[in-house]
Amino acid sequence: MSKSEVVELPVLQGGDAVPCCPPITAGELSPADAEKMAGMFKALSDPVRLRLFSKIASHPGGEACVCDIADVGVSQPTVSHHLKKLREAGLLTSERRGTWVYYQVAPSVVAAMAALLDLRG
Amino acid sequence: MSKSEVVELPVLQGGDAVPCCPPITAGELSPADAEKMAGMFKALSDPVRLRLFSKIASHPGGEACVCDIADVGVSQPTVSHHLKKLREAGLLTSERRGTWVYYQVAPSVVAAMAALLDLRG
DNA sequence: CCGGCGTATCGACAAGCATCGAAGCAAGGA
DNA sequence: TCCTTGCTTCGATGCTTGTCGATACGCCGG
Repeated sequence: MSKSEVVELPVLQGGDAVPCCPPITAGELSPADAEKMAGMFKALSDPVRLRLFSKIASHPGGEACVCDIADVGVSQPTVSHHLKKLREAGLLTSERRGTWVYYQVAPSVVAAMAALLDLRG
Repeated sequence: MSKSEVVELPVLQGGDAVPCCPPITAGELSPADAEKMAGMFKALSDPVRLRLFSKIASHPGGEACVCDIADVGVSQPTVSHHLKKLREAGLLTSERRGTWVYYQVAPSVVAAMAALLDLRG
């Protein structure tokens, strides 16, 4: 939580931020790296979480209040549960501003996934 | 299962093969697209499956016999079970050649994920 | 044709997970 | 100070899934 001003989509910024693992095609994954990657993928392996993540990532400013994205067909506690999972997986960050809680896409995340997939251009 | 000749790493080939969904940042995911994407991620959300996938993707020729990758710390039926899951998710294809069964990375898969993550360069 | 080897399927079990309603906590307005 | 609104946590429940041993299937050599 070092930046609070998000000008554009935070996704794909960050450039060299690769906090995870070597490319998946570079050789056998170590059990430890496999565990970390699996955690990331598992967080995205639920349709509801994916829709929440997508809503936040595509929201103006790259952030959204819970009340803006809560309409995904499940109860509000369930939404909160999924957001917590995404936060614990390092995919989102959250910040309380007055009455509302805003969630942002963690900047380095998608870049890390890109590195995983060996997309060096 | 239409191709049997794999010359190089199938990963990242295919170019324009995008059989899945719009980029995750392009707007809200439809429930149907979210379901499809979640299926892909779910298949990669297990450490054992990730290691199997990595072993195949990094194997010379982009394919591997089950016997070459089966050493991931679980029993042989479990390996078979995971390979089936990856195949059902469309991430791998399999082919029997004599006694052995060879698994290959489905060419379009990683390109599709790249598109998802909006990595158009 | 038969025995051995490589894989796949089956059935069972334990652990994990998505979901809900109810209750709790935080912030702001009357 | 109370009440309302936004969000999180709690406890329970039913479904999914990772794992195994046992078994079945497919292919080849003798």
